[in-house]
Amino acid sequence: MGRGKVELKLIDNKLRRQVTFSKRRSGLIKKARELSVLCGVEVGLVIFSAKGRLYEFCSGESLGKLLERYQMHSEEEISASKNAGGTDKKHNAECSDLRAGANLSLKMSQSMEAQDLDNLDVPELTQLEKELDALLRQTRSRKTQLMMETRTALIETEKQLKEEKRLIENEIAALKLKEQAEQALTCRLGTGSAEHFLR
Amino acid sequence: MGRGKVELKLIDNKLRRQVTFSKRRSGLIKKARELSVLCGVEVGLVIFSAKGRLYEFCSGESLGKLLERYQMHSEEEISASKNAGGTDKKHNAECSDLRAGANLSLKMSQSMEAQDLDNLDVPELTQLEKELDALLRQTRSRKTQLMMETRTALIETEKQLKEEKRLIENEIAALKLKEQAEQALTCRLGTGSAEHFLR
DNA sequence: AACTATTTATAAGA
DNA sequence: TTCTTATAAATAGTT
Repeated sequence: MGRGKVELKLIDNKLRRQVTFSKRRSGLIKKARELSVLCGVEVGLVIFSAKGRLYEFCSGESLGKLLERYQMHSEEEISASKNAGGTDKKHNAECSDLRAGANLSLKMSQSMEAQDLDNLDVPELTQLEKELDALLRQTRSRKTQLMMETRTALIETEKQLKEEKRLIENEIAALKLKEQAEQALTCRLGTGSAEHFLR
Repeated sequence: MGRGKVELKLIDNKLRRQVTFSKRRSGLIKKARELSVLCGVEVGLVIFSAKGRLYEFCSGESLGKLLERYQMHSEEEISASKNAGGTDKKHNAECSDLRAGANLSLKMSQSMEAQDLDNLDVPELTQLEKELDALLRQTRSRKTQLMMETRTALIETEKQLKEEKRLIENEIAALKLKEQAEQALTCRLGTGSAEHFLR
């Protein structure tokens, strides 16, 4: 892309190389950002110039985190190079059902994505960051609360179930005892009048 | 580059997003390779697809090595970071036009507060938590980028101001010299004409 | 997976 | 460096 076609080899002229580096570096970072935004994927990019200067891009909050993820992924690959791809259909189905109901509130956050961010300046971004952080905390707090409530309810349910189970077990035990008693009776009767029954 | 211009936001249509991901991913990797070859620099690139699949490129022998180098570099950076905080009038002026649109998104986050959370269940809260987290990361990333850009602009402004200051100082120095010369002249003329008067 | 109409990136020049 | 411009390259929408 330019006045002439370029060969894929090291640019000899030092000045030209420096200029090309500067241009293509920013182009590459731009495209990395575009890919991450357009496709909602995580992208990490590091570039070391000839003089050792570092240039980086990261779609998430830090390259460090991304690199940790990379490490983990690499380690998994080693062991999982013998796996049949079994997707959890059941779980996916469950999730998509729930998503429909959640859409109302989720749309709010979704419709607020990246393109809007480009129109904000630093103070506004700082403000938004603060609000999102607060909202995130609230969300987590609410989630915890709900889970606690659910937990309490579950514990109660569990207690009741255990009680029911105990009762049922008692009944079963009683039935078994009764059965044994009957069998014993039948046996004894049998010695005398089994022939009577089989007739 | 294509039949239509593309907005910098998550592509809604899942299929289109997948296709775009595939095309741009290979494009990005190609450009990363070109940059490393043409300019003789080290480039590392990692991409995690939405489904967690990893795509990578590395100019050297392994990303691992590059990442080690990155870690080292990061540690150095920590000591060498201190920022001047100034407001960029020009940039703010440019942005204020866009702010109308920005308010929309700020209001969205504000209007989405606590009471809505009470209507969500745990899976929904978990999903919302994830999205808010992602949006918060994006916000922070964008903020960092903007601050970097602003910093560049500030350095330029600072340079210009220093140049102006230098010119003004020169002028002042010139004026002072001129004044001194005039005073000296007045003095000498004075001694001459005083004698004339006293005669 | 191919095909273009367009947009985007950028090499060279100023 | 920065801007401009001609041209190469990438790619969005289409088939």
